[in-house]
Amino acid sequence: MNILPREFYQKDTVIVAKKLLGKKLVRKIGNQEISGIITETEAYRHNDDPASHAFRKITDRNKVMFGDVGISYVYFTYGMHYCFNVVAKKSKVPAGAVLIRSIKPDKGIKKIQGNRNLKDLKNLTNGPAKLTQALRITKEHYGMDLTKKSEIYITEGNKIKKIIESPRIGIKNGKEFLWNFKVMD
DNA sequence: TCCGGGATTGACT
DNA sequence: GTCAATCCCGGAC
Repeated sequence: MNILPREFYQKDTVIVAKKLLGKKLVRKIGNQEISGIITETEAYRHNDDPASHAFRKITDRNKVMFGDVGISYVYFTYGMHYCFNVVAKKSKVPAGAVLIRSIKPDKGIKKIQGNRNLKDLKNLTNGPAKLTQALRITKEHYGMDLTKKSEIYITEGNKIKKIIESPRIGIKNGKEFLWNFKVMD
């Protein structure tokens, strides 16, 4: 499968969030590959989006959101969880990223079950902090180039039938934007 | 400096 | 349905 090129991410964050559905997230640990098909995403933009980490200004945490597209943005939250994003925005916009909320296990399911200490396929990777645990993604993967074949990258994948648009999960402000995207089962 | 709360999860009632 | 876990960030002071 071909890795998605830099240009893929150089579009409006909302467009990229939709286009990432069905693509394949690959994690290489040593010489073993584990992967999942992206099934849910959310778009977080710049100063037009009060729910975005990049709403106010550039900081130490959010600085990659203001940099090159196709780069990973991993942040730590609730004292115990990591969430995984990809920087995406059109060239005129200063910041933006797509949160990967859910994947369907693809390759290395046994390894994923081990990482999660759980067997149940349904609950293995169906949440933003579940999939980072499943793929062993941590703050060490902050700022990685996802367009290169290294520890983490994203490739082409399946065609999507239909996209369901909803308000984003777990936010206070910006609920009016339908920027949560899911594939229909 | 300090302190409130978070793009969540899983265990328990 | 309710709630604790747990630590880092960022805005306020």
